[in-house]
Amino acid sequence: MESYEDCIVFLLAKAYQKAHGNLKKRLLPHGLTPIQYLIIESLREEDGLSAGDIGKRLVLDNATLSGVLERLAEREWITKETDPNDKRLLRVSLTGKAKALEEELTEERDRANEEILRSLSMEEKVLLKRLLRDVRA
Amino acid sequence: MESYEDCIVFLLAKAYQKAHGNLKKRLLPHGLTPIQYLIIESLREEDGLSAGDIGKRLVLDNATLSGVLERLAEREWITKETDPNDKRLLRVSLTGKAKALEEELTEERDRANEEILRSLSMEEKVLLKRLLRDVRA
DNA sequence: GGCTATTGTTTCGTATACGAAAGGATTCTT
DNA sequence: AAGAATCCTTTCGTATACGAAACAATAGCC
Repeated sequence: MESYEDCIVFLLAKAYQKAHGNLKKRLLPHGLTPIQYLIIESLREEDGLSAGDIGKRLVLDNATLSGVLERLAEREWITKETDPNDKRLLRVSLTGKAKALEEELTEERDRANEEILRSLSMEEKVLLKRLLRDVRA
Repeated sequence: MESYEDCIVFLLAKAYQKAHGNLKKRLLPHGLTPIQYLIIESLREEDGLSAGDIGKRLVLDNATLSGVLERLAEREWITKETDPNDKRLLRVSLTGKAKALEEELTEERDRANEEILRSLSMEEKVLLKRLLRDVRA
């Protein structure tokens, strides 16, 4: 490999940077960041997840998650409460505000996906997703 | 799209996370982060670049760059000096310490690339890189 | 029951990221 | 040559990211 420009870490970083920036701009008017949106999505699939559960699903560090959940709760997208049966667990639930915006947020996500991959054919889109899942740590 | 797991932003984030983590671990013993390494690489291609030049090449925000350059200078990987002909410009150059480690760093990068893409065929590797370059903001 | 190991979460320190504002220096314009 | 527009860099505020340490609570073991 001659240059850093062929380095997969660099290519992934820059592709991610573009994609993240696109979604970020779309979510900004709603007052959410991409990560915050992802957490809301995961709770949409299963409400009442614990902080650790969310971290596992989204592959997010617990330390990172702690701060994001705090900000989400501050702005009343979620509620945090201790599980009565196991006081170590933090149960996270969506507020009405979050549920009300579900469809709009999903639309923004889908539009972001389209735009980011607009120069790829249908086959290439599917292929890229598969290849990305095959990337190993 | 049913779930966030198919969202290209999420897939790119997670693939980048894995790749970045791999390179990060490899560079740690040398006392460098992936971004710091990339800056050294770009200076290896052309010493004496200005801060802005580096930012353009690596597509890094100037605000981000400023701090990274500060840390690199602190640890004596680079020197920063004002261009005498245009005092707005910050000329950045590699120190002997950085030049001495060039080969070792390149090896770490190449090994990281191999490991990250080890489950892909030669054709898939080439294809993934092309598709990543086609991602649009 | 009490001690210990384990689990779940937060806190802390450091490093990207990036928009916006601020500051210094140069170039353009008239 | 003075003022305006522009260019380059840093600073500030906020948001990830993550290893490690600190903490709380539970579970297991004797």
